[in-house]
Amino acid sequence: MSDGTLPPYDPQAIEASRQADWRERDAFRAPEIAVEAPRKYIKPSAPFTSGNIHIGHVRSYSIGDTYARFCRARGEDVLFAFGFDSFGLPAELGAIAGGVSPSDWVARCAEHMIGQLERLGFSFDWERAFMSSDANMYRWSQWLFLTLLDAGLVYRGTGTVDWCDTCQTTLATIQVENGECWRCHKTVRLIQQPQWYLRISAYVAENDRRLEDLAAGGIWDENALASQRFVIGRVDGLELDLDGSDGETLTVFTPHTHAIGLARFVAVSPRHPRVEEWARDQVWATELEDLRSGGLERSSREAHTMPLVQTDRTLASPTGGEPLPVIITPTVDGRFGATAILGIPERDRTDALIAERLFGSVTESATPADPDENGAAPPPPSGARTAVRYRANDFTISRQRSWGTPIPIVYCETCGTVPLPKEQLPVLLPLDLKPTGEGNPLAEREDFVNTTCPSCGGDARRETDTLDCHFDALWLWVPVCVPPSERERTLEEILALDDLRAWLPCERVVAGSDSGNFVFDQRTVTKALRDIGPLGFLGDGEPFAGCLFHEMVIADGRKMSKHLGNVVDPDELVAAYGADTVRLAVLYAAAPQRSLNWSDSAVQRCRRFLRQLWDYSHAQLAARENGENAEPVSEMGADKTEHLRKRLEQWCDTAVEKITEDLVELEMHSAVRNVMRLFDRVKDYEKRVLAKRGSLCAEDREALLGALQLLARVLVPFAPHIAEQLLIAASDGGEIDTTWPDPQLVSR
RNA sequence: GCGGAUGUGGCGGAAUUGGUAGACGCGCGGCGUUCAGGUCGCCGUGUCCGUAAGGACGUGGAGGUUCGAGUCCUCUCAUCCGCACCA
Repeated sequence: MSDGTLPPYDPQAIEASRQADWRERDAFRAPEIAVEAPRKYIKPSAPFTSGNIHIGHVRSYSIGDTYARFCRARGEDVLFAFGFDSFGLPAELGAIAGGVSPSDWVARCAEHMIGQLERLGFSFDWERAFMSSDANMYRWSQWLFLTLLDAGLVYRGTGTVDWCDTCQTTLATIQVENGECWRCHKTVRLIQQPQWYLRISAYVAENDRRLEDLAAGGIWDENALASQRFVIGRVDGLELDLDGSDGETLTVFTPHTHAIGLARFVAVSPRHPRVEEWARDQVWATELEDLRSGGLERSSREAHTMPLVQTDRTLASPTGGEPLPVIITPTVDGRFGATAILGIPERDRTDALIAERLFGSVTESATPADPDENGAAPPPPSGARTAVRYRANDFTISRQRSWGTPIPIVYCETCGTVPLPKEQLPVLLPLDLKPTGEGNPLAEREDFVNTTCPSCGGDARRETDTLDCHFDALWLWVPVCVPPSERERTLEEILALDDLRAWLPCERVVAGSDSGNFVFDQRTVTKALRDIGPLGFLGDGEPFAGCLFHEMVIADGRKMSKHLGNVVDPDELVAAYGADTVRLAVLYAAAPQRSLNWSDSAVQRCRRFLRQLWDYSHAQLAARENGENAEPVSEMGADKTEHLRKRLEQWCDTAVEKITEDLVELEMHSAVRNVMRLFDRVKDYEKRVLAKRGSLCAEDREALLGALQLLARVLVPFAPHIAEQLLIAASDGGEIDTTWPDPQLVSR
């Protein structure tokens, strides 16, 4: 600077130096819980080990990181940790393509992705980082499986899957292309398969009920709440008991409370508990079997092709009309869950289509006139009571794949299905699996499959299905609360640690708006573990006090995809502009709750902003150093610029106030705009002073530098590298102040 | 088919939640500065009519509520995203 030239803005150098400093200071380690302090556990989503961080991740973690840094600056203890959801089909496919084992594949991917995330400067506590495919982690899935099995919340059922006879393997939907196997292109058929299910239905009603409290808490955003409502799928209506032709009664439901007289049939879910006994010794039992094994192919989702079984049963009409025939159809499940409903063709399009198939064209019903026409709704029949149904259904958690958490079950010839005792966990997954796409590599491993029965000690075979990644996600947010040094303990010990009580419930989840199912499942399991005991300290069973669901990054109004050639590569952006610019741009470009339509102009704008701030700040510092306009105002006659300095102060106050508000609400785009606006105001202030007086007096300059310093402080959460570097430049070698300015105190 | 969103200039997007639509920026045009590497400053920029002052029309479309609607209601059109062995 002594030669008169100012340092140019070099993001690559600045960011490398700041990141080295953070590493050295271990700056983002979650603090010990020994000291009583306000605490926040901020949970980012655990990405799949795809091999590359995409721009959507950058958006998600930029929002979370900005919030985490803001909270730390306000003096709160923050737990912001990261891990990979590393089991799953894509890892198997990646391993096949690369000729390596899935464990090598995910390790390679994770290493690269961590490098990308570090380069972006996210303030994760890396010591707490995890991979869900580490035995030390997936033992949680196994423990949870046994715990829920014991509580009756995991059960055995049957499901249908796509099967390729040639490859002797189960196929995922994405592996079926036009009804053909992705690998051998032979026709695929649906088969029935025993499956493990998670009984989420046990907690649907409570999850629904608690939404009110979550909404009242004010830190669940509307998007997240709406997605919970959607997942739960609450339907309000009436239920009533109808007498059957065999003398037994059946409880049926309908949301059309004023049209009960228009019912023409009763539709029952194939999963309804009564269906099993009805089908015994019935001619239509095989039809039902076909319906069940037929599964729900995409082509038969529509009501007019959906499988339908006509039973020999009828139920008395609730209003004394013709008896109602009983049919079994899976169209019930998607609308009302595993229940029985009144079929009312005149109120429901699906029912109308079913009626057409049952009775031919629907003729004018002889039942009373449409109640809406004469205004007076007919009273519901006696015995009818208000009732609720939920669309959320139990879901399968087992997969016929090798790259997943082994299910801790053995099959013994004498004892049958035997859950392993928890002391025998974990059941280790062989790491040298080499999937080919044929068969099931895990089932073919004799060293894995053959075991002894924990009950009788005789020969037994292990379950070779693994758990779906969804199941891992149920608990992934728990062990992160515990420091790595404690992670080796038994789960019972870990669950008893104060760390869990200190960090839970998690203050905020920041995740994509497609995470509704995950969050719902996590809320369900938390309630289960509350009732079972380990999470009993979470009285309301809510794992997350707050939740922000952001929308995705799109381009040209469409989802990014290689196929469309509209993919934005974060690495290229970071190389060209630096991490600060990229982070600022994704925050600035749109409100988190809105989809971000990518355009170059946001990056351009942010780059210019940062560079101008850098140049301007250094020019002002140099001016002070060179003693320009160092005269105090007292020696210059009347103070003609006092009102401008006052106004600058006012602007600073307003800016801090607004930015603080924005950050509390996670309105990052608005916060960035307000930061930028403050810079405009600082420049405007200088311009006005110069217009008034022709030069800055000492007080003017100090006010300006003070404002710039404040600007750098509030910029830290958004663009941490450059902001800290600016503070360092202004500090003259002293400590830098990165605490959050108190909106009340700025001007005093 | 079912479900969820979104429609504002050439473009990205604002609008204190019912009160002057188009903030801020990109792009474009003009002037100046600098002249090589995506410089900086100032001015202009919704559409149409007009030399101008000025006027008319304008938030996908059609109705409605209101003193007043981008915002609330009804219908409609278009686009996007999901639909459970992808995570």
